[in-house]
Amino acid sequence: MSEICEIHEEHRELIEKAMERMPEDEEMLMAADFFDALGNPTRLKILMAIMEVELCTCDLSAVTGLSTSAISHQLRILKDRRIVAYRKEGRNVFYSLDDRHIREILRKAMEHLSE
Amino acid sequence: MSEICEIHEEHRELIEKAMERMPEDEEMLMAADFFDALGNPTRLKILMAIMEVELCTCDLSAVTGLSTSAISHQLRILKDRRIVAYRKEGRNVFYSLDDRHIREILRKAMEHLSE
DNA sequence: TAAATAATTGAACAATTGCTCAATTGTAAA
DNA sequence: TTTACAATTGAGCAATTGTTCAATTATTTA
Repeated sequence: MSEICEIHEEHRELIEKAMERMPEDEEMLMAADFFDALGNPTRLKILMAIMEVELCTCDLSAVTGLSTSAISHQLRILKDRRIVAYRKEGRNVFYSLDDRHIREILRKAMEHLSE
Repeated sequence: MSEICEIHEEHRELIEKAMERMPEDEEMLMAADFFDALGNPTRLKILMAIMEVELCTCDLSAVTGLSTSAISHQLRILKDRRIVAYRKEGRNVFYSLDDRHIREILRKAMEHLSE
């Protein structure tokens, strides 16, 4: 916590600059929350499935092999964070990626991992 | 689970194409694991702190306000996933981002959130 | 209108997470 | 050597998570 190593003093300037560059705490929490939403196999599968085409809850249940209830719970997390957009049509609800940033981040991550 | 909605039949082709496009399960798990590692306030703070400069465990403790033990536990998670690289110097261990992809993904996410 | 279907919701519960604390390891200085 | 310091580790624990199950809501069809 408030431990201070000996080189800390000589690092003080480095540390202060690092702290200045750091985003505000609130922005940081939002970013962590965003990554956390992507950091679950079920939610990531949902996102990859709707990379190119919108799908309904039931379709996503079929793709992932989980109950519509489980999918719906996870979709809510993605909806709340504006990672997916939805569109109602009769009794179905179709989900798609909310914006191009999401697609780019997903692509970059897959690219990163396949090296 | 094996519920099948009525439109499922007419969606079968759409679903099959989505499933073909989907990465293998193992790759998916790795990606979720990667995002999960970024999806924690402490770990994200560590990463943002070493965006431009390498810092030691103790420096990171000072930057985040957490104990060196807590930081070390989180660093292990980041090390295991090759998100950070480390370099020993005397009794200090200096951490830095492991490769440019990480920096790009972090930047893109912050860019995405500040809209 | 009643019945059927898609989706959502809340409770419950096991599994996982992130921290603290105490002990340990490794390196450097006295 | 012995002492001090930086870092790591493992146990333990409260808090959080991801699923299932049952009940509910909303919409369409008979």
